[in-house]
Amino acid sequence: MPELPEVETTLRGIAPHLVGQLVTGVVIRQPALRWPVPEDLDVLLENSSLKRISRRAKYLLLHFDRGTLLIHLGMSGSLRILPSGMPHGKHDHVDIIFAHTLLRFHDPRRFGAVLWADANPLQHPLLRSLGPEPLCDQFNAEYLYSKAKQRYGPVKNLIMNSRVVVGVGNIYANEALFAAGIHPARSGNRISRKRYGRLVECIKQTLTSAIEQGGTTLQDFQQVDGKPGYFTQELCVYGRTNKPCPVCGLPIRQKQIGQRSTFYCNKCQR
DNA sequence: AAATTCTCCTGAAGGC
DNA sequence: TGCCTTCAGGAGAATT
Repeated sequence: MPELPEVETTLRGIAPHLVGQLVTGVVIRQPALRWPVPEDLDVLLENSSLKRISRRAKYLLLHFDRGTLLIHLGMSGSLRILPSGMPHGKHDHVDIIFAHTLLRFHDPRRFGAVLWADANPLQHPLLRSLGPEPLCDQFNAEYLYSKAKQRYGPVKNLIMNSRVVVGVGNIYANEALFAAGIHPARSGNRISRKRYGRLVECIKQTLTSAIEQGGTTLQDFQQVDGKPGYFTQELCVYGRTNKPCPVCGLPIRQKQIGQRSTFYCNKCQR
């Protein structure tokens, strides 16, 4: 399930193969993704060259001559670099065909999106009101503390709210809160500035480490070359219900917070 | 305005 | 073996 590290891993995997290349064709086999894939994608992209690829939150931005292709991997989406002419399989919904290679969007659960933005893509409705990137300087203790003061509710929901900070999904929210020793259900407005400083550092560290490991593979995530992500081996709490806490040995607990499975150590996290 | 619930979808896993 | 149920989950939309 792609979170920020998986999207960043994907970006780094595909960019060297595609930047500077010319699009020769587009195939849409299944347009019914989260939003309909634009029917005229072929007209928009053909004979256009890919200038660069960037990332905003969990969106990939493929910058072309005439606009930007936005790709979101949703829950189960992935991008693969393949030789042109490679036969497609089930759930291979969109192909962007380049002169020398093929970019294939695969997404069994179809929560992902392939969209077009012609003007400034950062002003696209889906990107416009996003909070800061977690790895930038703007995301710091003072910022998070100020956001927390304004609201009531579990701190886990706060850090998973994309208006507050982007890219922290369920896996890394659980892991960062464990690393920071903060109980996920603790109300965000009852945490000190100092502890927010620690949480910010833990979020940055967790994400950075996961990017270095090529992301986390739970069921279906693969890097562009087909390898799994190796951060899975470093998960302390996520998916480890009733297994011993790596610090104190007590069983990891699981409960629902904000409709999401939450994993924590009741002793180490307060 | 913010918090909660609903929704999209398929595959894996568990129960019988 | 197979059918049925449950769960997982990003994040916008709808609802409270």
